[in-house]
Amino acid sequence: MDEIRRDFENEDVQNRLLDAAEKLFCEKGFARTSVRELTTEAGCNLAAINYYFGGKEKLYTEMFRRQFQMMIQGHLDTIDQVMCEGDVSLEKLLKVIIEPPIRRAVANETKGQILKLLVREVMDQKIDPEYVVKDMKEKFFDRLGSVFMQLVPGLPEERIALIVMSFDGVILHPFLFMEFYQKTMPDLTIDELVNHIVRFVAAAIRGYASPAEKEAG
Amino acid sequence: MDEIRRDFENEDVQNRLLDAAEKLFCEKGFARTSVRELTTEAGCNLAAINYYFGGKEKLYTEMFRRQFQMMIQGHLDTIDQVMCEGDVSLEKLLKVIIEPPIRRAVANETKGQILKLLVREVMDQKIDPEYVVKDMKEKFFDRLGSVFMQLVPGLPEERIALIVMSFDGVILHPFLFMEFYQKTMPDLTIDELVNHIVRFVAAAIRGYASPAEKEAG
DNA sequence: TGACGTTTGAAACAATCGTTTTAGTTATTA
DNA sequence: TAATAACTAAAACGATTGTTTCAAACGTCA
Repeated sequence: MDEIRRDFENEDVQNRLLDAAEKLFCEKGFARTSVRELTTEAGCNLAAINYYFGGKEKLYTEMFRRQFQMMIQGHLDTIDQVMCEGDVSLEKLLKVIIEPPIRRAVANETKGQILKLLVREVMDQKIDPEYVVKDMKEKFFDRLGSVFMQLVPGLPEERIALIVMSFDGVILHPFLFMEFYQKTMPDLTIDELVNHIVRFVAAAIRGYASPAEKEAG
Repeated sequence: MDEIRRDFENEDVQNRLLDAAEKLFCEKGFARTSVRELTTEAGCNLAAINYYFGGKEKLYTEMFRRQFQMMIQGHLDTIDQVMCEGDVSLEKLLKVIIEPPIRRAVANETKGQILKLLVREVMDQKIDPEYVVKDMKEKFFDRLGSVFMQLVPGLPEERIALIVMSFDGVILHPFLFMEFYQKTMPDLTIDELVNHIVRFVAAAIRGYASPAEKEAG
């Protein structure tokens, strides 16, 4: 009676609800999205969310968990793929990491909004932060840091974590402020944006490896 | 009867409501903060918000407008002050811009949460985006860009706006993910964080000015 | 077919939301 | 002091929220 169904036989309704959750929660956030909107978007009955997931919050958690894992796994695959190739460089790695999601974001696909979802989650903390922190750090950031060190000899190991953080900040920015970019730089192309980020981050990391003396002082 | 009071004689209740709004909206966002929480925090009656501001959203708008202008003006003052001194450098400018707000954020003061409020606003867009975009760009970002060009000769002018954006991304990151920083790097000091950001951004900007040929490729 | 477990539909639930109303209190001014 | 405006207090309002209920419909296997 009070057991949540988990048969995965007729996943149609469940998947449609997960899709609707991804779309609406990304766009408007958790609080401003009602279960009536979700079920309407999914084309199912109002009670379906409670029937299949046990509540609005459980649906959110399930959706977030999936998207989050998918994002991390996608990045790990990208890194592995690039590192296996012969002509690997820092610039090339940065480019393949940031370009696909940026293109998706500009195309306004749902997948491009996942980073917004992540930021919302960090702010609102509906899910156990330990879970998000642990996976994000141990799986992705640590891997990225070791690759940076591999590609750019001379990086101070004790600062690697901070470097990865700042890199994350740079790539996160256009996702959060996409409208701002488009309004203040209407002629900006995706290539220009991608090239800028690559150049900016690469310069920062390489500058870190070969510390320059202060000028103009 | 239906006119909103704007006497500014007894500003006690109004200011207490604005303070409560700043605190609670920053912490929990607009939707998850109720007028009952706000009036309790402010120590006034439930109807006071509608009486003085005309509604919950008007209170939010008024609070945001004030905080936003205060933040921009503070940054402009900081820039002007630094640029007037004799031994001005890019590193010094970066340091004085980012250090005070970071210290406030670590101390968990309300003022340190304003950037979170800004990000929330960009996501939810309760206020006319034109207003935020216009002031942010014309008053602050343009000034910052011109100062960067002044301090670092050789910066490509057509990329200045993007450089400022990426700089914003780097400094925004620790504010959004402060808990993440503290959990994954518990021994990190504020000085180390500030020095890292200065070094990272300075390297990025200087590297932009003197384009390096790609290595390892 | 008949019975049973699963899924759906529509209505109703209690709780909370922002806002309004109304009466009462305080302050101000003539 | 009387009258008017400014403010506060408490209750109630209508709307919306997430959730629950329960009967009808569906699918499956005897």
